[in-house]
Amino acid sequence: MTADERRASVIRAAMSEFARGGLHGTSTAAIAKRVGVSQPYLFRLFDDKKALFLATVDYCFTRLRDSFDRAVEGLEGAGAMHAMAHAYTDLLGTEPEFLRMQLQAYVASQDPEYQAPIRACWERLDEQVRVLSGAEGEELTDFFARGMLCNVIAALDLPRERYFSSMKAGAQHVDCARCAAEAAGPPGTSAESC
Amino acid sequence: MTADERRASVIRAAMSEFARGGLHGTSTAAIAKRVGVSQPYLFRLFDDKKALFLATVDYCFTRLRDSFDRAVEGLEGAGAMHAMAHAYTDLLGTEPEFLRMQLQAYVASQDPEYQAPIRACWERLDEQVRVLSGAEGEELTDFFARGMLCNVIAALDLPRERYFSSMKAGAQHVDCARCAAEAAGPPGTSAESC
DNA sequence: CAAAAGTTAGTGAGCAATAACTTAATATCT
DNA sequence: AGATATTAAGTTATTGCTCACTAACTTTTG
Repeated sequence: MTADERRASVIRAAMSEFARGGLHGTSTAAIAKRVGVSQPYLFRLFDDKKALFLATVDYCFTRLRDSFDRAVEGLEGAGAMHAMAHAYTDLLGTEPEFLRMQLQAYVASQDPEYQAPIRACWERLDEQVRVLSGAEGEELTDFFARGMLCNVIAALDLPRERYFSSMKAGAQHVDCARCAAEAAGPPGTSAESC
Repeated sequence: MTADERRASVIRAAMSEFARGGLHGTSTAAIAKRVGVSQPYLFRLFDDKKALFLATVDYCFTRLRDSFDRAVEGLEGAGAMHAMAHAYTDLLGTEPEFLRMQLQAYVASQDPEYQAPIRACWERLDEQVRVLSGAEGEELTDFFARGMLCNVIAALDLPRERYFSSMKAGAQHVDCARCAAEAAGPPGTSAESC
């Protein structure tokens, strides 16, 4: 396995661990064990723990932007915003690690040494959402706000229905077959309809 | 100083430290130093670090609920919701520690040993907001969602104006002198008008 | 004088990071 | 082609440090 391939697999393992324990609550030994490699070897692949953590944060946000890209293919304006919102809430069920990792990034950014690169990740995400959706002002605020609530729901393991499944049909997403189906039929049956 | 008074002052100091470094990124020595007491004495006042952290989380959420109580005095319904929203965003400027500490609580709750008590704090907050405002459904979701966005803004040190100051007058808070003044006059001049 | 408040000194465990060594693959030179 | 030099991938052993927590002792206060 080449060093680059190893680095990639280490980052994936690191996200699972960091998403749970955060920067200071995760040992490099735990990451090494998960990826099946000796602990000191991590320091051949990354300068130090900080570099590994930041690479993991970058990966997390990059994957997130990719998922937005895929979600809006062929859409624009309100439809695009809407598709991204669904893409994000879907992560709650499929890959909550991405949401938990984000929270870990935000708290780590309170250390001055981590702030700049992590803020840069946020700025890129913000910029991409603005470009893909064309939204601004309150609409954008609500998009990010709801996203952050998703993150907290994932961290606290709260029942998502309490804040998200109780959407009234048509109230938020007009002309959306999926929203309508979710409001009408039993929940879960139409998860892939959008 | 009595043990109870010490405990209270330790919790305040602990919040400053935990809000920055989180559960695992904060040493008991740092807390002891801030409060001006020897480090081992903390373990006479609290069983262990876990107990101290959870007491701090509890204090944080209790203070938050108190601030909601004060904000809604004499109000009800939409007016109460509105007042609580202002109370919360105001914390961004005055006491961001409370917002940062919350995020630290959420990430700590991913440890099974911490989840139950921290979730209980969230449930109490949720319940109180429902009772004080009478809101439900999307309105409640948006309230909490925007609150969580505030937390992230505090953690990342983002400019709050990007997501909150650009409220169009009357768009969100109808019949609010403060909202109108903020939209019309220079920002900051009307911060205490509500 | 007795109980409560508080201290100093110490312990064992866990951690990030270094150094030195080993194995496997790849290119180089007769 | 086959022996040899070279680079890349990976390991074991170790170190110095930080940290939560304990035990035993001292000081203050009613």
